Amino acid sequence: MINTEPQNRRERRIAARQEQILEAASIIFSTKGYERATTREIAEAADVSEGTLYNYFDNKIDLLNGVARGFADEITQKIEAIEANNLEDMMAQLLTDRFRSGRERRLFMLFLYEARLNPEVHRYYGQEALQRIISATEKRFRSLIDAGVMRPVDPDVAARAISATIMGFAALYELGQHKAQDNNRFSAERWGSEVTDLFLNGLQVISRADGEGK
Amino acid sequence: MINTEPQNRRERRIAARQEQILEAASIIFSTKGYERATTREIAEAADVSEGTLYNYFDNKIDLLNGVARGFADEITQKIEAIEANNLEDMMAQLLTDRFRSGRERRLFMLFLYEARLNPEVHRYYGQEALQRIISATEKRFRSLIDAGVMRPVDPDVAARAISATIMGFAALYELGQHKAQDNNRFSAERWGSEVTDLFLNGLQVISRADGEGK
Amino acid sequence: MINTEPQNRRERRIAARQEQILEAASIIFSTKGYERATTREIAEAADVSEGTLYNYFDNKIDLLNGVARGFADEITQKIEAIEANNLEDMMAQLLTDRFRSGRERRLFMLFLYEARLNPEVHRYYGQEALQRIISATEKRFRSLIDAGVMRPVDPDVAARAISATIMGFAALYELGQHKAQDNNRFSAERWGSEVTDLFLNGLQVISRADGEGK
Amino acid sequence: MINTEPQNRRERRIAARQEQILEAASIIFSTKGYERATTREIAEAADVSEGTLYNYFDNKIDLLNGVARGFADEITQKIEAIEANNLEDMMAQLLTDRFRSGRERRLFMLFLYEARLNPEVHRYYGQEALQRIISATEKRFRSLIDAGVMRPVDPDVAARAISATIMGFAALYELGQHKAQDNNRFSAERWGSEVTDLFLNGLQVISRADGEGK
DNA sequence: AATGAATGAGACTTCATTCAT
DNA sequence: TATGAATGAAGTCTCATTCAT
Repeated sequence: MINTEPQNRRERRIAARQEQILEAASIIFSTKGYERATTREIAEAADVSEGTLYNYFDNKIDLLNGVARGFADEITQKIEAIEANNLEDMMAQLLTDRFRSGRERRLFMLFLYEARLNPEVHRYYGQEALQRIISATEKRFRSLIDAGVMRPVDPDVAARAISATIMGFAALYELGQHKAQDNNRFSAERWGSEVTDLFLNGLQVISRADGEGK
Repeated sequence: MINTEPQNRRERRIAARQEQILEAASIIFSTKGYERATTREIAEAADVSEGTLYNYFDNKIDLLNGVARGFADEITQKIEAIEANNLEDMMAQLLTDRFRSGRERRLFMLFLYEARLNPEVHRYYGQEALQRIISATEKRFRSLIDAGVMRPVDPDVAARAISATIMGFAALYELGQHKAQDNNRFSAERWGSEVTDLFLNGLQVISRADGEGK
Repeated sequence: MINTEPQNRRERRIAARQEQILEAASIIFSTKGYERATTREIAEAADVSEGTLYNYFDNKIDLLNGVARGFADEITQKIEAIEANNLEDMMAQLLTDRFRSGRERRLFMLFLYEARLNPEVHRYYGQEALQRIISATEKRFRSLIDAGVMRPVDPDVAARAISATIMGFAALYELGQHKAQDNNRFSAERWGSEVTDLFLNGLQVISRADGEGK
Repeated sequence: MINTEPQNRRERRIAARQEQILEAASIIFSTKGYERATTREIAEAADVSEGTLYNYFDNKIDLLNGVARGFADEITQKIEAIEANNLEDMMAQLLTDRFRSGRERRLFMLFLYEARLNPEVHRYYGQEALQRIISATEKRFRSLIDAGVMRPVDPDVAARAISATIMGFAALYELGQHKAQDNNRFSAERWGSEVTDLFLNGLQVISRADGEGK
């Protein structure tokens, strides 16, 4: 019998149970938000009793922190895994990927919103997780600037701008979902390419080099 | 004796009272979010009894809708009032204004977040208030495109991109506020001009090598 | 100018206003019951302000007492006005009249129910008004017994039995109203005659005189 | 080991708890009526917290429906259990039983009154519980008619008349209770036999002159 | 005398958390 | 370790009554 990471069977079972609860919490929180989600429905979704929840997590906010941790890990990993050496491909992947999963969109919003209201989420998500996401983006930008394919803007500002836009769109996108009539206006691909174009080429007419600036 | 708008003293007092309640609600909601705000503290902030709240608004969500209405009015008015006929100035004002007021930033987040979770807010804010804000922006863009100073991008997409970015930044900004040490990194002016540059000139280096850098 | 009862114009106006409020209260109370009726809707139905209600009545229960007083007056008067010297006619009138007006049926129920819960209503309605109604009925019975057309039962018991039956039927009738399909089963006339028959002739077969009793 | 009904200890405890809550609710509702009863006092009477109430019943009205169900069960069972093959005995038992328990009398009134005002109670009590009680009575009457000891009146009308009378008396009786001086006038037994006589023999003197008077 | 805005006690209900089994 | 019944604090909302205008 091979024990890879979690030493014995018991610890593996515990880890699995925790994962199962976090998965359920992630679904419920992303759907209903933190305040409106109840521990009862999280327990039901995880197929455990409410009491069991409290064997694995101290309280409701600890559950949210657990979800935040997993979410941040997943996003950073995805961003770091993007393989693209021209700017256009990278942007397209960065944006389109973010728009694709409904749960991801909603979790983005959730944490952004909750981080301001909840000190624990703020400490964990606002200062740590988000930092890692922005840093991962920044690193990609820096290498593209070094490669000469991206304008030498402040890569930190650019990374934040991209992140902010993604998060803002996540919200707009969710709202648009409700309108059935013009679904195509809101496809992840369409938004991805349109916004990529904006970010790559800016709003100004190309012939601006002749000095209409400020 | 001519009574122009609020006919008599009583009606004036009632209008003032409604305003006073909305102002209090706006502060509390923007600070604590919808669910965490209690009618008790809104009443206290408005210096009236809880019962009085319900003489002016049907229920808690109606209070939020009242705030949303005022918010949308104010923003659209501000956007329409921007006087600028070059793109850069307009963008700078549009963005900087939005980053300036903490309450405005937080309300942007609040409505965006709540609109997905609460059907009533969605109906009112997501489909009416937000629409007006985006339309006002779109109209500005369209005239700039007609004037030939802005690339002929889809003005609806651009307006949404700007709005999304503003909302995303509103969130990032609020999180940054907590870090006292590098306050200057997050001044409305700095963000305004950096993001303006990004939006105007894009990230790409190509075909713009003739020196438009800042 | 003739001043009959309420001496001057002012007193007449006051009496009229009181009547108008009582009429409204009677409608609302009979429809919704005491607890579920609100002073606001009574005021609206009377077309006066809530404040005015309290200029004419001390409080909500005083309104109910006022309605009870008028109701008892009206019923006793009606019972005393019945002209019939055979038992069958009298019973038919007594019962059918009581079943005819929806408001009267509901007020019967209302006072019966409230009298137990509310000391004031109990004192006024349960001990005084109801007493008058029963006495009026009793007096009619006594004269019929004296005339030899009615069995010499205890007229008090008989009067109470009739009153009880009327009140019970009032309730059953109201419930039946909701069923549209067999409306005719519940017409005042049908009930009146069926119950008259029961009360006049009893349930036992006529040939019981030959001793199947206990 | 055979577990017949309430399988294990836990389930037995839960059933007992539900019963304990219903018993408390029955007392409070019958004493104060539905609107005046508060969930707080029901909880106190049941010796549980208010929260626990809501683990067993959805809301206040569900609590009343629970009481109604038990009430209807009990009454129908009692009526069906009456052993009497002559009309007089049966009537005497039917009436006297109904007059005996104060709580039963008050619940009769309560449901009759509430059924008109509350759609949920109407649906449950007015159309189901009451129906069962009347049907049980009707069935008894029908068999007595078949046996030839009861006049062939419409058994449905007779059952309703009896039920109505019982309910009406329940109300009168309760009012009378307050008068301490002539308690004996209102004993269940006295009313039972007097009203039995009325119902059996009717009020009319005719064609019965052959001496059945009591 | 009439008005109706203001009040605040109190009602019902929810839900995170605990703890005996 | 898992369960879920019990808890009770806290939230939203209603409504009889008062009182300045």
